[in-house]
Amino acid sequence: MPTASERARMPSIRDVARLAGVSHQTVSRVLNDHPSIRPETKAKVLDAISVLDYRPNLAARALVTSKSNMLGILSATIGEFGPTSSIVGIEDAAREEGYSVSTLNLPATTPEAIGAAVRQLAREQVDGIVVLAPQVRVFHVLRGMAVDLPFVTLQTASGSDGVSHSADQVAGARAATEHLISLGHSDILHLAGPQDWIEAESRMRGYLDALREADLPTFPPIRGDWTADFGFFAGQELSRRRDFTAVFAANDQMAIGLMHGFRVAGLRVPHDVSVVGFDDIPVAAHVAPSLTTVHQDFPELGRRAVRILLAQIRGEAAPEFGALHTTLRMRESSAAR
Amino acid sequence: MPTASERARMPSIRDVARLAGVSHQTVSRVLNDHPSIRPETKAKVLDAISVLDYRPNLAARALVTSKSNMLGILSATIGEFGPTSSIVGIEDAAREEGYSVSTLNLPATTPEAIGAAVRQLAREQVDGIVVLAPQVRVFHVLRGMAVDLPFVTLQTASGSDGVSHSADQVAGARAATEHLISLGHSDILHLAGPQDWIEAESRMRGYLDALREADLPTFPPIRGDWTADFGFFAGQELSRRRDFTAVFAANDQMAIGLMHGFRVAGLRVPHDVSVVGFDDIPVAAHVAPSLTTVHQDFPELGRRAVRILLAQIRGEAAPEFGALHTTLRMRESSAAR
DNA sequence: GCTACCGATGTGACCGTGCACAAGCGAGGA
DNA sequence: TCCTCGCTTGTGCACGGTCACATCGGTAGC
Repeated sequence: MPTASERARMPSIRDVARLAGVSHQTVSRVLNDHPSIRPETKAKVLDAISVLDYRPNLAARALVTSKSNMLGILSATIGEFGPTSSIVGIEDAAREEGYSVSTLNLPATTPEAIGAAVRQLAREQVDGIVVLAPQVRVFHVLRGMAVDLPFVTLQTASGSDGVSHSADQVAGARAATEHLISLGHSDILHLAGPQDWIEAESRMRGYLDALREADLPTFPPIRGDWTADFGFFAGQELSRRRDFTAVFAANDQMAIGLMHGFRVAGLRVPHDVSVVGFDDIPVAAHVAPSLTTVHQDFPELGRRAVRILLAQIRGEAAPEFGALHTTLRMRESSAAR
Repeated sequence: MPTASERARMPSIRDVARLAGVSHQTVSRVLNDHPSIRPETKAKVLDAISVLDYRPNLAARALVTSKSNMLGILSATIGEFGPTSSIVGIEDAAREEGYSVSTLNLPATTPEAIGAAVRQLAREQVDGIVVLAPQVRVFHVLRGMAVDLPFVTLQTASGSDGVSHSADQVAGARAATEHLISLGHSDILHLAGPQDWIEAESRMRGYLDALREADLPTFPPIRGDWTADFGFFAGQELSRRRDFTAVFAANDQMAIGLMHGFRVAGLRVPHDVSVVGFDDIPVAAHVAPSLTTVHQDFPELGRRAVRILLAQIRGEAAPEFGALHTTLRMRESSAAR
């Protein structure tokens, strides 16, 4: 049984050249699709490559070109359904373009941790970073970093100036709120996400926009932490006050916890209170009552982010995408009052 | 505004050496914690490193050592709660040991796709692979590959011969089934995972073991696909036959869908049927009725897999872990009949 | 027929690091 | 005092690619 140490050296570009009877540079040209190569020369080289089962050494290539063909994913939200789904899209799009993907998940979102994470990715020579840690403060840190690496956040994927929020999130939240209004609700609470999250802000803005437009009273939002557990406690607390008939939660987990809290407190959904969530996680359709929510295409979000990032890396103009539309999925948890 | 091209060359080991007044090799020794370096020399070098803000070029290091200090994650299950949570553990453990992580998710689990994915990771020079695509057939492909790269699957993390199933899964499934038996159920169905998934097989075995031991009848398992949607259809179908009083589902998503199916068909959980799931996803505690399930520590699973893989890479003996225990979380969905 | 140019290929240097080997130096034993 | 040994440091090369430049043969333009 051969151990790793006695394993033969991998064939190099020069081994291929020797077998094909050409220079190593010619092999390199074949590998990089250089235009001026005679077809028969190219065929000889390709033959030798397959005979030797040659595969280019990416480290050597990265060393000389100082491009790694690798993207970094900086994530603070792994485990959540949405971002995780986006990662799939990011990877697919990246691999399609010949990039590999190195993920790094943030233990905390302190400036120090973010800085350390970016430096780590820079060490790994990534060509760009997709940021899935969409706290507002991440921007400040990234902008202020000494290492200037192209980066993109998922929230900018729908265009605009690169720092602003995604219009889709606002539109989706607005649609959710308008749905509640159209059902006759006029006292609608918002269970928001954490303070400095871009998505949380966008969804809250959509909520506020819809209410203001309909001349309805707005309530100070309850700040949650995205978790079902928080929603549960919020539901129990809220059931004490009865000045509302509907709640728009900033994500499905909180919405599901919220319904649980209401249930424990004796409030029935949707009879006493309507609830709408956001994200359309796979179980949203199956909980009791099934959850009205806003569906969005997370993988596509990731794919777009990669395209924008690659354009930035290559110095091309950023691709223009139409707004990624969200769709309202009406289910049992929302009803006319 | 400086563009990427005019950005100054990064400082190299020789720049540091020049500033510190030593040879480049001495700097290299400092970086690699070589034992015989005079403290004052080391201090000089470290000074120069921080002055220049020097960071080692990992590509160059990978080239010369033919070690990338990078692990690959081969995943077919991203988006599922469990594996995704394990990825967090994998990354943490890997970074802790100075390894970075390159993830690759499988579009399909055909032998060709698996082979291509492994070759891709091999190209990227990863030192080892953590496999999160726990189909049985993946083993055959990996074993038969020409590139022999150390690999580990999450299912082997609890020890044994490297191909066998994780004992925890069996024990967890057994505990879930015994829980139902202790509640007085004697006709217990199993909603299993897909055919060639190791976890599906383990959980089914635990179920069968418990029933056989209690001398209770076993039913042919229903083969699902892990999704809540499948659980929903299964629930509707199953409600036609009334020869059972409890169902053990191989994961929480299917269990939640199943309860939905039962609800639609007029069966009440747990009054008419008890349901137990597996995984303890975050919403399991909050659905109605809250779901009795088996909790397991996914991140720890990932961490252990990394330790085993690194031992293999370094040629050390595999660390011995006690079985990772699973705990039954009893909630509302299971009750005495 | 001579020159300029272009397409196809080869030559040598270089990217930043680690390894093998050598060399200098001081201490300790014969 | 001399030799050996161990600690500390330096020198040169190798890793596997790409890039800049040189070379060579053929062809078009005058």
